[in-house]
Amino acid sequence: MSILLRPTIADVARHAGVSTATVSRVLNATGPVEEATARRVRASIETLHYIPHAAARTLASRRTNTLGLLLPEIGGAFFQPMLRGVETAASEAGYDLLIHTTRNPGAAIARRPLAEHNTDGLLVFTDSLDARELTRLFRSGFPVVLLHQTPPRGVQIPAVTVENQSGARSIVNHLIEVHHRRRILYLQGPEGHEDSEWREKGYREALKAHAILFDPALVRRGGFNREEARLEMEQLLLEGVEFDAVFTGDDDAAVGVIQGLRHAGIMVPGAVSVVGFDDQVFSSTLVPPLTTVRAPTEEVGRAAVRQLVRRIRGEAVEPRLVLPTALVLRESCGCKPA
Amino acid sequence: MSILLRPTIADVARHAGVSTATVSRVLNATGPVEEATARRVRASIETLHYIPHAAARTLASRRTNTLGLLLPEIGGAFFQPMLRGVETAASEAGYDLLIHTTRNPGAAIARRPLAEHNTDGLLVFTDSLDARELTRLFRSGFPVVLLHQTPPRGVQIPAVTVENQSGARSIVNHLIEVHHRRRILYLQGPEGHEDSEWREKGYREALKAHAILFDPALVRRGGFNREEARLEMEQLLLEGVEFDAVFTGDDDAAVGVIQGLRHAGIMVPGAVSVVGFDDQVFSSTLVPPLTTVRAPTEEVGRAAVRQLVRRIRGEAVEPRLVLPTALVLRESCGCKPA
DNA sequence: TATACTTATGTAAGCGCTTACAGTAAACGC
DNA sequence: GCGTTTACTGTAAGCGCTTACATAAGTATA
Repeated sequence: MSILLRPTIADVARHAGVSTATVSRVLNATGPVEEATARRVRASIETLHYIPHAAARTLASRRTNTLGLLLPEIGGAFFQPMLRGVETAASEAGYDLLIHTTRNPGAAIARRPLAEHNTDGLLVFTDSLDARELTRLFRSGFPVVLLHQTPPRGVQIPAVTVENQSGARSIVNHLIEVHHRRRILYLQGPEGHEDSEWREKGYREALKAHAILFDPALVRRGGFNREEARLEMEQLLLEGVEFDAVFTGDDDAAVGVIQGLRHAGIMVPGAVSVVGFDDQVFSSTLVPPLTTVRAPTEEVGRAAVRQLVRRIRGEAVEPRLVLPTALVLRESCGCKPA
Repeated sequence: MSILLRPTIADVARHAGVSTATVSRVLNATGPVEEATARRVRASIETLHYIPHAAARTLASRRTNTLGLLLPEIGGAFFQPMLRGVETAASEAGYDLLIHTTRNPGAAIARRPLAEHNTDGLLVFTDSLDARELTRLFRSGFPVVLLHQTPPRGVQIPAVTVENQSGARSIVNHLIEVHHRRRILYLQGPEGHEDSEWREKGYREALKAHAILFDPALVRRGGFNREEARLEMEQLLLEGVEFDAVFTGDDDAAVGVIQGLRHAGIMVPGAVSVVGFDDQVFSSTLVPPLTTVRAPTEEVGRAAVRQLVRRIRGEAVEPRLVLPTALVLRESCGCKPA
């Protein structure tokens, strides 16, 4: 055990010949202190190597200075840029970052306290918390911001997401208009994944706009996941479903699709165009380079933190922030290299 | 502001008709409580929706139940599996996880308190903290575990890393013995990156074992980074340096190297073998599939947490844990698909 | 000069827990 | 039957801060 007897604010006060209140004031700039006094206090802090005790501060001030990030899991190419955005923004705003996955069996319930007491606010990523829990949090007035998720009915929790629908629409439009594809497969994300649903809407809109009949046989589940997508492709090929393009739902799935197709000897994009969504870091280096929709994932993380911080401060926040996406044309759709 | 008047332990005690001490005892199983009493207390907790206040607990018990993770940055394919390992293990051990990057200018100094007071122990990843700071931490007796880094001289901080040297040696051996490569380039990681130095040692050993003279012109900096590696390849090609294989130091750099080579019309692995290190998630899907050394990154994260927790508990820990790596043969070295 | 601020500082009451310590009653040993 | 444990519970003293409130001295206002 490391029972380190660290100096307390009282030690600093004594050393500087002032009261603890004054030390606290120079520490937090929370009241007037004569410059000479402040200097003396700062010097004492320095020489004693004093570091304020976070918990004591929290207890007394009722602020934790910590933000919680709730995720279903740590995985997916998605995760990294988002976390980077969150971490940067949190740090800039002077908050610590507590991370928690909710799929952690066992720990999940026991560690509920992440909310409410350990943090000043919560960032909740897609599907980390069920509607009941979200409702409870909302009712309690605890600051929460949702990422890539719409709150349940009647629950006014601010959300940050990206333009899924229009992004999907424009990439499918591209497939139809430029590459004359007509039988376009859509690979859905995991069951109930909200991004996937919006993307599917965009997909349908694009078809409709070009008078292509929606064929339910062309919508399958790819799980936003390399492996699952590859298996699904093999299954499709086995079933003899005909298609001339695949909108894979996300870039991870695109990797699996391209693998599956290549394995079956089908040329991409010669015979089948393949396009994704997100523009993840590896997408430009795939063979062929992947045409996709760029999603500002890191910015989502930043924006969510900004919203949460404003929410914590009691300032007004956008009920819903939808960040723009952009079509990124590369070669997997059939476009030629520049 | 959300001034939520949450129930305190006193409320629970009153409601259950016991003292706060008894409530605390059933909460922490820290003393004998009659089963009937305990049941009553648990019922009160339930009906009042009582959640213990973490900071108050910390202040009183002098334990934060939180582990800190210090990183230079959130990036690199490396990061994700490691974080997953850390998060899982921390959660399993009943600890929260506080994340901090140290390259965050400005915030860095102000938020020093991450150590010592906010956490029970610190996980420090390569180059997040300088030797002075590490020494200070060590002297103070604060529990720290290093990841992929050797502590400064005289500082006995336990470390967890992987078999860099033998992994590198075996993959270079493979290049020499199986594919008869003789002029093998080594791309170093970032300046002062310890993993890179060990890998270089392994590289040299393999050369020596096969009586190949070490040529300093064949060691260049690739930065463990896609872009930097690609640029370096272009530079090398421009300089006309001759080589028949590249050991890229890590898989990320391999991507850049393959790109650079392909761009110059050089066949991989026909003309030049390319091999990496780490076996990151994308490595098997590169074209050609990358031969590399598998590093148990997630396990490093787990192991580090386990060490740290034991350190916190005052139990004995391994001064240095070196996890095994394994050669993964795919096609980029010249091997044929199975 | 009296009045009212303003500025700088101190005093002390908590914040919500944990945990020695003490107390009581029942069980035990001989 | 009496001293000892043992099992359970309560009392209360902090843990290290923040922050109303009080105080004192200087400054401006009338």
